[in-house]
Amino acid sequence: MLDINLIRKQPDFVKQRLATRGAGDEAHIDEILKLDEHRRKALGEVETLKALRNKVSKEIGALMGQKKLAEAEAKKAETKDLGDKIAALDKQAAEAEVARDTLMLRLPNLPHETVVLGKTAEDNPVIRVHGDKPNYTFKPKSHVDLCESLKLVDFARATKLSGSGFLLYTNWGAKLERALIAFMLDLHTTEHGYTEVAPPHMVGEQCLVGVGQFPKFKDQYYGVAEGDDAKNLGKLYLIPTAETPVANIHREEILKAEQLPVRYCAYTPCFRGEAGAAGVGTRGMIRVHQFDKVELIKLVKPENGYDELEKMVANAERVLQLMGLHYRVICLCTGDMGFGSAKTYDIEVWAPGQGSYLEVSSCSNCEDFQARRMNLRFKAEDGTNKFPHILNGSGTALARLFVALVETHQQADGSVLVPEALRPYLKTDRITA
RNA sequence: GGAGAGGUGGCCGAGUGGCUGAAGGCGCUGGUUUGCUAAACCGGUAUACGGUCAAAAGCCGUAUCGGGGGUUCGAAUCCCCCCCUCUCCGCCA
Repeated sequence: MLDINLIRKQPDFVKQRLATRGAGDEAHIDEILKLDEHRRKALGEVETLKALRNKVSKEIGALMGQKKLAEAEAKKAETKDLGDKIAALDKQAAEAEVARDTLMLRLPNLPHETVVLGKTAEDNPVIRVHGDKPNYTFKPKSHVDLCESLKLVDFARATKLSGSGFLLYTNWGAKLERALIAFMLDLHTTEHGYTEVAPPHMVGEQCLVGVGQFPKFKDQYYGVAEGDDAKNLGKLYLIPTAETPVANIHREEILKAEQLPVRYCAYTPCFRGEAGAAGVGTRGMIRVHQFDKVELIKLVKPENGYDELEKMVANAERVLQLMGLHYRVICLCTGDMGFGSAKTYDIEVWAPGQGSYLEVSSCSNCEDFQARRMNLRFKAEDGTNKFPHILNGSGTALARLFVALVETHQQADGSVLVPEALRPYLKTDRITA
């Protein structure tokens, strides 16, 4: 969440930055300030009363020690009604604080000053393009056709198992999925300096609040019931991305300055409700309820946040380069950015069968927005506790990478050529029916 | 899931209603001593919030002994609920 001190000191600046997102969140600032004012007023009063009570209580204790019981009783009478006043003011302060924080938790992060002002995806500038759209001597097929002819994915039976939006990888399809995961994890751990972790696939609500998915977007995630006990529904949630557990690993900790930067990478499946997904069609792989992803997470000192973001994007790009894919990097404009992000690069890979670019990675610097929510700090060289910048990026998302790969490397005879870098993992240079 | 034990500061560990923000030890840190190291001795060593201040320091106040609620003038200490850890049993990949 945002720093309440910043809101107090520079409300107009905060309003102006929030307004660039175009969601009207700046309208809540005045109410937050009002609630904050209430809270501080009540706090000041109640703390004065508590100080008085503490003082008198000590005096009573001293009198009791000296066996001056009558005097002690007199003092007790003096403070009898203090308790009620304190309780009432405590309640006021607590209610104001809860109301203030409820609003604060729903405020998105402020866009970084280098982010282009804009409203929709139309306004996102292309930062760079890698390679060219490949040419074919034949009409390139869609991944749906390739997956059926090569028996990589059994769409119909996946639907039988779990409904639309789920995939059943079969034979070479399953092997390709696994090979891509292993290839990416190895690349990031051996060449890019990340430490591999394998987190839980279900997390408690606090993790989702920590990264900013809750409370605002609560309806988009799958809750889990334990056994047939409906009371437990929502106690745990299926992770929408590995970011959720991994960014929270050091929640409520104070790291040593020399521990930073922390770099983690993790493979997990990702579960998303994706309202309206059915419209995409039952057999595609582009928008599904469960997909695999290798995620990159960094905790870094604030002064390094944006250098580290550039490096993270380059790390994700390396995957696509080694897979021989054409892609472009765009920078999301203020109106198109995610809730917690201050700056986001998306990487879009070209899918010839679709004739369009597919988003396979989104790399963001959330600055201290998430760290505040999870109370994750580090002890800086000057001895004070500071919030680190938290970055997350896909390195990369699987189902769409799979699509781009088979569509790009398909051959006239219907087979798919395996990129050099993937052959040691897949143990073949060509996928055939 | 059942039975028992336990959760106190960076760590260990005292503490069953008042002078305990919390003994003692360890660690860390400043200093003295010292040929170097070690040891010894002296001092310092939590966080958040609110106030004061131009700001920082400082100072004042409040809160914090797993979390929440209660009793009381006053709670680490008494009562209730919850969470977590450990040991044993059961179940299980």
